[in-house]
Amino acid sequence: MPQTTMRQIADRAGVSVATVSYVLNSTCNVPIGTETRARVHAIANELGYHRSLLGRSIKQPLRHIGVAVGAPDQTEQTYTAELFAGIREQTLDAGYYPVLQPMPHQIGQSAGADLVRRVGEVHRSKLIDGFIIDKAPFLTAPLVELYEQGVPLVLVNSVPDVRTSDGRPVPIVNVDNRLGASLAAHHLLELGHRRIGLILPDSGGTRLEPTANRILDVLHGYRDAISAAGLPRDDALIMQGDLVDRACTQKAVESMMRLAAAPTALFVADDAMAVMAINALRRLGLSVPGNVSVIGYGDWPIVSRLAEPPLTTVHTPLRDNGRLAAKLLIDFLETGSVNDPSIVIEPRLIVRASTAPCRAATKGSA
Amino acid sequence: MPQTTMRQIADRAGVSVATVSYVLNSTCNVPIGTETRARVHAIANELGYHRSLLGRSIKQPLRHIGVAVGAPDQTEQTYTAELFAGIREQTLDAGYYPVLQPMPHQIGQSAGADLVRRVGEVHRSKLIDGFIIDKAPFLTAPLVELYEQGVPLVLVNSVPDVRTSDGRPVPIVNVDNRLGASLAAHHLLELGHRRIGLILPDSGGTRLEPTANRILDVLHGYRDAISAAGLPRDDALIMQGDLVDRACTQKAVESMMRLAAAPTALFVADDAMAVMAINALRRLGLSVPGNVSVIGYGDWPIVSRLAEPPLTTVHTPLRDNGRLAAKLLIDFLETGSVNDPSIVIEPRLIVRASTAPCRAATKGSA
DNA sequence: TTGATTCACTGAACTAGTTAAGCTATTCTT
DNA sequence: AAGAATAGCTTAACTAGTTCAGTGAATCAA
Repeated sequence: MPQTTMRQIADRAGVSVATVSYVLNSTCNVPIGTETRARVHAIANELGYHRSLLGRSIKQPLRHIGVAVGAPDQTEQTYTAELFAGIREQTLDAGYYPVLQPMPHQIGQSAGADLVRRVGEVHRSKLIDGFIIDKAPFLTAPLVELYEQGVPLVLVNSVPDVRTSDGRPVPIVNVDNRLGASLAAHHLLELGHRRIGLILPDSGGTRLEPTANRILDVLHGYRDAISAAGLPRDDALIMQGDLVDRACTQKAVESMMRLAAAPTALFVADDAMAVMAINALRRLGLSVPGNVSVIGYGDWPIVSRLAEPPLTTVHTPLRDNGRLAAKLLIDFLETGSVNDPSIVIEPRLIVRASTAPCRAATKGSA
Repeated sequence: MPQTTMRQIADRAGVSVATVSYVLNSTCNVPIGTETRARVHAIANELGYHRSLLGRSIKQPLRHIGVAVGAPDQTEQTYTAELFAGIREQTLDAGYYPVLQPMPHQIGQSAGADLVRRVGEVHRSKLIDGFIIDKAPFLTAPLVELYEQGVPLVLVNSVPDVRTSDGRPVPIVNVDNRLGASLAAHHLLELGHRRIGLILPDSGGTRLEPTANRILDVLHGYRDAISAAGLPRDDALIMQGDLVDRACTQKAVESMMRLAAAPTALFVADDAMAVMAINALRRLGLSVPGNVSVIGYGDWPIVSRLAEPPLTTVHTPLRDNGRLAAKLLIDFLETGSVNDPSIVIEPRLIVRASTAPCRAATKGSA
């Protein structure tokens, strides 16, 4: 394929490359004669000219945005898709192009170092202007270092507050999981439930920092709601399941329902685990929401379609999350700074059919 | 951040840029003195030099591979993740870097045109050397045109056989869904089932060509197995569900079980829909696999964890799919051609707990 | 001692588009 | 008609690393 260059057009038209560049960019402050303009356009069309991004990037930014996301386990996939959809909308509208780099940066520190190296490399090479980095575990320190060195980046769903060594805040967009958990618990309390079990996803040894933070936030949100309702704290009602191993979630549900004061409602802090919990309850001969109400977390689209009954859950607006992160980054790229670099996104309660008023409460009041 | 260049190193070391390049690339055929070599290395370390990809790409290819995938509905996400995991392994091992471009190219023709334009642009600009394009609907023609113009690309899970205008085959890696469907049906036949319902995912109006092909392949594979077993063809046992709308799948299951000769087993050609089908059967008071066996298709990881009972299904080795596509592309990039440009991947039966011997058959034989 | 060979390195072309500065004519002002 | 302004275009520097051809000096063979 004969790659057409401006030089070829210039030669044919009998003008300089600069003139061709001015014509094709319709730069107004340099006047070019109507006739020359037409001739250049005609020849460009004839030769099927397409501008080279690489050439343009000598003087101008490429307007590419790197998006680093991890896809370690299955729950993350629908998470990533939603987040990226938001980023896509915002960037394309602003004339930027999002490039996804699915780095397994959540698996360990060595892979994380790969990501940091790669981010530095493509930025120095001017291949990518700025970065959106999702759930950066163990990486806050090296990423802040990059930020201090002038690499524009926005963190997503990482630690709550990140600052440079001289105290400037690093742009970040987080979902308020504490609020989300509190919404879930509050919904169950409003339905009259008084013993509400909490099943958290595993945050075991190798798991990543931001996920652990999310789990802690959920725990705190749950406790906020419980204590706001004037109920005593009961740690027997808090257990950990596992995102991957169904037997683990099942065991957690079974042992919780075996308690003398068994819960009448379960808050399972991940939709996929919530479905496993519903299955486990069914095996125990308990109906949902007849005997036990179940509320999930995340509103993962695929899961809500597979749940029986349809799952009441907490929607985390990941699309907004992506959109705002992209907006923050583009503002930074265009103006060199951002007004409000720390954005918190509020989850919403989605009531479907897996929660119902507490029977015990109805009986008690009757 | 003061971006260090070879010029700076050269100036400090009192040598030319060429010498620095030779030293840092340890090019063997050009001899450089031990002392100069050491000095250049020392200065490079001191200044914290990192090679610019953009500079290098003047003479050398960037070794970037573009991966175009769509993520329109939820089923696709785990599909994409598996595929990309395979591509990642293969490309990184070979020193190439995969860049994901999640284009919504499966939504319509205009978005598809965007993808084709983008592919041409980044290839002309030498930003990306070659492309892996997944399920290119409506796009075969323009993509083949690009291939003829010298853009290295490999298609994945598209139409069975693609050729250029002069008859050369375009590299392609497809999963043999006809075989996969036949495996599923054969498994049920071996368990003694004689009336096997087939529920296909919707291929409605706006759906894409390759998906429609997949559905047809599944249909043919099912019929292959049925007729090989000497059973009559019964189109009442074939229905369409919907990947998104659970009510639709439920209706299909209900009306099928209402037949005078109701099936004793269902082959539901998508795991997510298979879970919906199990829920629908349970609502009808039928147990799985006690009354009705259910086999899925795809072996989507998230779904197999949520199914109750664990789903017997057909595993489509998407990781291999990605790996082989990447291998094909890299071979093409390095040698300029490939030996066997058309690869077919064979699915495997995964037996879990949602299928069991046919009771009717046992009764009949007793 | 001459000629060839090798060592160690340099110069310059290459890629491809952007843009500030400069240079002719021509037109306009007074 | 001199001087200024302006339209219309060109020149050249910019980016940054790769690589071929070439050059000067030292080494070695005859």
